[in-house]
Amino acid sequence: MTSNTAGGPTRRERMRAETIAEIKASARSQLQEHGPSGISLRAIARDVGVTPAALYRYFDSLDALLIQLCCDFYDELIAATREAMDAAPPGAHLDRMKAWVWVFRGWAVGHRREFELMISYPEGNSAMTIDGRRAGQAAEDIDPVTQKSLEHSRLCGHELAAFWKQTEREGGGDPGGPAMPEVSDELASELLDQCAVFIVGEPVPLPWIFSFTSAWVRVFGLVVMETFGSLPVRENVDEYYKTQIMMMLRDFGFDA
Amino acid sequence: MTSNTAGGPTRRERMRAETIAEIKASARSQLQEHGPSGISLRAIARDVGVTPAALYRYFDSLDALLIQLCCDFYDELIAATREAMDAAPPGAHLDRMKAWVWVFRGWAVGHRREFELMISYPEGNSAMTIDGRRAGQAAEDIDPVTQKSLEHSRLCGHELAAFWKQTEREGGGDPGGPAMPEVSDELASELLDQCAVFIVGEPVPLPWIFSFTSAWVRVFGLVVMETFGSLPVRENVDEYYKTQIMMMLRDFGFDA
DNA sequence: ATTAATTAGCTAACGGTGTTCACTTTAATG
DNA sequence: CATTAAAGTGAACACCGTTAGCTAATTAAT
Repeated sequence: MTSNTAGGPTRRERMRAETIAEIKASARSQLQEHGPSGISLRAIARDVGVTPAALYRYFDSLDALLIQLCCDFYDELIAATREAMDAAPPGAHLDRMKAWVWVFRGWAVGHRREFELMISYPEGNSAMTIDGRRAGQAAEDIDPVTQKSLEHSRLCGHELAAFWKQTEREGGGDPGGPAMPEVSDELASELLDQCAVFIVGEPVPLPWIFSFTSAWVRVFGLVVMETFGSLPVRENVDEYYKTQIMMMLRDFGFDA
Repeated sequence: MTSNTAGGPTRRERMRAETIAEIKASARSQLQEHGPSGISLRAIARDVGVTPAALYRYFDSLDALLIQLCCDFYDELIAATREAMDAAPPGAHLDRMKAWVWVFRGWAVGHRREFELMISYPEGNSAMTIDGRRAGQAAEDIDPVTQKSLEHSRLCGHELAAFWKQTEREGGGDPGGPAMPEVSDELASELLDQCAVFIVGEPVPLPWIFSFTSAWVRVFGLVVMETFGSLPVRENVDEYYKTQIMMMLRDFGFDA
């Protein structure tokens, strides 16, 4: 009964995809209910209506499943962010970057446990990894979660590069660019090197990169503190964020 | 054989304290080697040379042990921070706050796994807690880890209050105080309320509080990113920090 | 259409975990 | 010295992730 004469997905493939989706859904619901450490393979098996051992036909291990989940979450986050950015016109770089921050924050807060898992994954193994890839391993197979994380950062980083390109094309001199303290040559070159991963496209001048990293640190701090409940404000979080974003823009040299 | 005629610690009490120390030491070494989730009660029992069940005479559960560990770590961190602050003269508030940031960062980086456990504890249960205390519970028994965390924050918060007091006493008008964007009354009052937990002592004006929270968010972001390996710099971290601190001081209205 | 190969699923087991309960040994107290 | 409270034991319970070997079903090839 080969229903695959047209090259379409075979029946088993469809069932397989469906089962994988069921497994992930069960895992996610456990994540939301009991947190990252409350995800149990056996509970998933019970949920899906299958033997624990059967799950190993779909994922090499519980860890592999969690990693896969993280990647899915990042895809979700990236899609949401990208959509929000594209709602603004292509040339409105400031608006687009603001949209990125805003949706990032919103997604993280709206999916706390997912976010918890996502940032706890590179973390969990961070002690034995160097910038995401285990020491002495090829750059190809750095862990996929870090890859997704970078992809997410690149959304904003690319916007920065485009922003700089626009600024450079339009204005002579320094049209309100960010002011930056003096730094050593070593720090300067290291920043340029490290950020080449996030900020792709045109080469961006150091002050821009520096201000970008500062803003990135602040956004990260905000989002992590909020999701973990240690932000110094709870009722008027939106306004607090907006004010913080305003201050970052001011650091960047803009008044809007 | 009552060696307790003088009211000193009985022999059993000494043994007990010693055993508790052994248990904690074993747990900590496991934490450092295998991370927070790699701490096993049975392994501790093996290590201490005792039956797993025996450990329940010392801690109600594994969770209780971990909480106790976190508290110890906070005490360690607090002691280190306090010592560094007191190395500067009592009136040098800026230096003392810088010392706080610096030691906080140094301790976290030097004790990554401990720090991981510490911040993952309020986190782990954050979804079901509101500002550290479970909904509908007295303020007395908020979880001890959060209490310690607040105690740590208060070190710096208290310094801010003292700083403001000094500034107010000395100068007329606004002697280089922080500039702050306009905020609504609701946000203003909420900030003042929430920060009353950190910032004890004299009532501090809103712009100071606002700048303080901004700096706190940035420091938190920096430390978390560094311990988790996502800081945009790895070789020249010290200089990067110093530059960031300089920028925060500038935000505060100081040039030093 | 029949056979061969691949895949999904099962059962059973291994070694590990946190936790509890009843029991014994040990140390401190009156 | 007898009594009481604490420390420690051993066995069990209910979980967990993971592996190996087997059976049934689907796909692919002849």
